Parts: sequence; C-alpha cells; structure tokens
Amino acid sequence: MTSDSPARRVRTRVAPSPTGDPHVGTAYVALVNYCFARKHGGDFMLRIEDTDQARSTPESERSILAALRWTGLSWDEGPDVGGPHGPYRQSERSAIYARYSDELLENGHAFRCFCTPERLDAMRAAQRAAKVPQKYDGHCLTVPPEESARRAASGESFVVRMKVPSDGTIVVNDVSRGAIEFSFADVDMQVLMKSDGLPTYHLANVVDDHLMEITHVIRGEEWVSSAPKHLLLYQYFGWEPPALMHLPLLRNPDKSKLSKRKNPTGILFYERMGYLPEALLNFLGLLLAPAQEGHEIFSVAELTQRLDLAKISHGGPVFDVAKLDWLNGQYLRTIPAEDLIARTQRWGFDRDRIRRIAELAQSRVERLSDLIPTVAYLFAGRLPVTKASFAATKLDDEAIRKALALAMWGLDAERAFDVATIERVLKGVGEALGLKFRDLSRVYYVAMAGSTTALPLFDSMELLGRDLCRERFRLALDALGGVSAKEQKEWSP
RNA sequence: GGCGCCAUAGUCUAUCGGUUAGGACGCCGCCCUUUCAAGGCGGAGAGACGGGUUCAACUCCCGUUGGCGCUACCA
Repeated sequence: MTSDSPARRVRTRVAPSPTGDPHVGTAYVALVNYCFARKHGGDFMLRIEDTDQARSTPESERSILAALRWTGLSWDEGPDVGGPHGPYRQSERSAIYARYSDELLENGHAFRCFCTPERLDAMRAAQRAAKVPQKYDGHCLTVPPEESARRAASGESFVVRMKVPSDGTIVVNDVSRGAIEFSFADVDMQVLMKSDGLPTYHLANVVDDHLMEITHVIRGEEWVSSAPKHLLLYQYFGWEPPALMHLPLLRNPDKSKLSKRKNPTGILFYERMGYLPEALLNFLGLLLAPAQEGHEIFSVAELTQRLDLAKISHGGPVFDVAKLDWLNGQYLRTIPAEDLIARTQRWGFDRDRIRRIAELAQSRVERLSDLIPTVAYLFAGRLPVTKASFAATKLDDEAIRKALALAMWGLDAERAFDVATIERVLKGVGEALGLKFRDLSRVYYVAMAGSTTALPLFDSMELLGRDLCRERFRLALDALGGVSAKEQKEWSP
C-alpha cells in the first residue's frame, strides 16, 4: 500500500492523551491526519488516550476538545460526535483490551510478570552500573503457566508483558523515512497491561487502530523506537498493520523539544494572544508542505491538495513565532473589516467577560476615559515589564524571582485555574516565603498587569487565563535574569 | 551508556549528480508617506567536518561531530 493509492478507505486519527493543556504539537499532528484523510476521501477521527489514571483529567480532555475545535479542524468520529467504532475514549474500552491481552497470554505471546517495582528498580540500577542496556531481564518468563494463572487468581499483583524474539531483526517501513531496522535484542519486553488492569499505550493503540480500521498512523517521531513493538503485536494478532509515518517533533529555538518551560506551547495561548486559527494552521502547514516560491499563504483546503507525506522534511522544525506573527498579520489585514470586528468581539469582548470586567473597574474609575487604560492589560498579550518595573514592590531581587517562580510552578501543578485556586496557590507562596500577602501581591500585580495599580489580582488572572499568565510569569522572570539551575533545584517544592 | 532519527543562511524550506544554490520570515537600506505601520524595491546572509565514488557532489557511500528522540506499570 502506498500513500497515494490506498487499497482500503483511508482512515486516520489523532489520539491525544488528556494529561495537560492542549499542545500545538497535537494541532500539528491533527492537521496532517485531517488533510491526509480529506485528500483521499477518507475519515479522520479523534480518540482520547486516557489509560493513565493518575495523570488523565476530564478538565484536560474538555480543554483539548475545545482547542481542537477552535482550530477549525473537524473529526468524523470521536467521543463528542460518536461514530460506528466507539467508544472513542480508551478508559471506556477496558473490557476490549482485557480480551486481547488474554488472547496474547493464551497464545504464549505474552506472560504475566510478578516483579515488584523494587526489584525492577534494583535491576535497572545494576544494569546502569554495569553499563549494559536497560531492559527487562525475563525473570518471570520462566514461571510455568499453571503457576502464573494460580498466582493471578489468588490476587497477586501482576502486569502483562509481551514476549520478544531473542534474536533476529524487524523492519519498520516508515512512509517517508523508508526502512528502519531494529534488532529484537534491543526491543524490551514491554508492559502491555498494568497492574490496575488498564492497558499501556502500546496495547491500547494497536488494538484500537485495528478495531477502528485505521489505515495510516501518522504520529510524532517519539514513537519510532516503539514501532517494532507495535508491529510485533500486529503480527501476534495476525492483523495487517497500518502504514506508519513519523513526523519530526516541533522544537524550541534552542532546538530542544518544544516545551512549556521555554515557550508557550498551548493552543489556547495562541488563541488568547489573538492569533487566527487559519494563521496557526497555515504556519503549521508550512512545516508539512514545502511552500511554492513566493506563495506561503494557503488554506487547509489548499494544503490538503498539496500534502505529500513522502515529502515532509525530517528535521525537527523550530517553532518560529516571528513567522507566525507575519502570517497572522497577513490574515488580519486581508479579512473584511466587518469580519475583523466580529472576530475581535468573539475573541475578547463577549458580553459576560465585558460585564465582569466593567463591574470590577467601576469603583476604580472617575471618568469614562479612565476605563480603557485601566483594563488595557486584560486585552494585551505580552507586557513590557523590566527590572525597573519591580522597584515599586520594595522587595529584593531574589525574593521577587522566587515569588514568581514558586507561583508559576504552583499554578502549573493545578488542574483548575479559577479565582479560588489562584488565591490558594499565591497565598501559599506568601506563607512559604514568610511575607505578608499584601506586600507579596505587588510582585504579581507588576508581572500580571504591568503595574501595582490594577483590577483585583485573582480575577485578573482568571480573566487572562492560564496560558497568558504563565507567559507573563516567564517574561517577568526573564526580565529579572531568570532562575538558575541551582535555584530551581533549591526552590522546587 | 545502548538503540534509533536528523543535518542547506539566525529560522522555515527548494534542489532529487552539472544551478551565479531559489523562495519566505527576520535583519539592514531605499521609495511611498503628516507619524507609525502596511506596501513596493534592493542588500547582507547557507551546503557541520573529513574521507571516498564520479568527468562532475549540497545531492550517493563511509566515518567524525553535533542536535533530537526512546531507553517507565507516561503517553
């Protein structure tokens, strides 16, 4: 099967894990999958991979759906729209995975592993010390099937691991990278079912892609090294594997993997900053399809025409905000003025938001002409804060930086971003630093509003939203010289 | 450390053995202009390094270096 003449109806998917804020990388992967499916008259679906009970949250899932919807990309099947291959949320498919895991166990392609985390840790430590590759040593491979079944039945905790041939090689045929060969000796006996009875990514992914009739798996490069395991699973089940394609990972300007510590990575950040979804998608599209000379501006429909998986370049592209800015400007300048007004209204002037801001501002203005300057920071992106801006806080440099860092990290660890949460976290920082919140708050006013005079802090922050607040924290910290690695270690909770 | 992926200007990229190495962002300059933008025009700026193969290498091969990813009962 080639990417140009698929034998079956093309079906692609994007499968985010709801463990954090919607990431631009998800939009990037969704975009290719969407365009590829459209190009071939196929289906594009959304699946939620929430098998990590500890980290998955419904808030994150809602936020990811909202962010993806904002981009304008639409899916034919998914947890919100349904479809014939549901459920589309992995946490609702446990019975299915258990069945396939049992099948593997029965056929001898997998085995129960009763090793404790402690033994596994010790094993890895020893391997590290001996400078040998870290992988499961096969300790439970020798447990006889009857004993294995008995121990499981008696309630002993176990995981299911896949068996891997002891020698030989396996070739991963990547649509654009070509053949990539791996020795089985380098493939670990991956855990397929966790002790909580839920599958790991590897099992769930393979089972779902097969059941959902996915023909092309287009995903991030971080999956290349586990592709052999996936292929092996298809083989064990006797299923035809889908075509595989690994996209390069988006990078920070320093070439490291795009991360929120160094850059805004949230789709919603770009929304809050006032980028148009068309511009964001156009920008991401530029990383997927070579621009024709002098023709950098194109729609998703045009990208769909031009997309050629084999031609996507393999180097990890830096997410160049300057170029996104230019593109967004192009879009903003060419849409009709009526449209500009409507979009601006939708972006930051919906009735409820305006009303709330007006109520907060009312007691703080004496003339109507005071209003706009008073609330301007709520409609701005990045603020021009400098070291001098913090003079009014009357705190020393280190205290300010620590206050900012602790607040940023504390807020990052929270699921919610509302007045109550923000208040709790920031006041907690005050206690940790032994400062009266009244004094400490000035630091946050400057960072969030650019001045110690503003509408109430917690409301302002909620109104600004998590992404914009994080960016302002980051910028304020930068203005003061940042946080050294040593400080980061000392200050971390 | 092991395995894998990658390597053209600061950034995104074109080139699929023979080009003055093309375009876009950014940067600089000029023009337009009541300012600032926008717009127009122009400019500086690139094949990581070392070996091969070939009449010819950015392009193919090998090595080095560098970047990145994986190396979890996370995805």
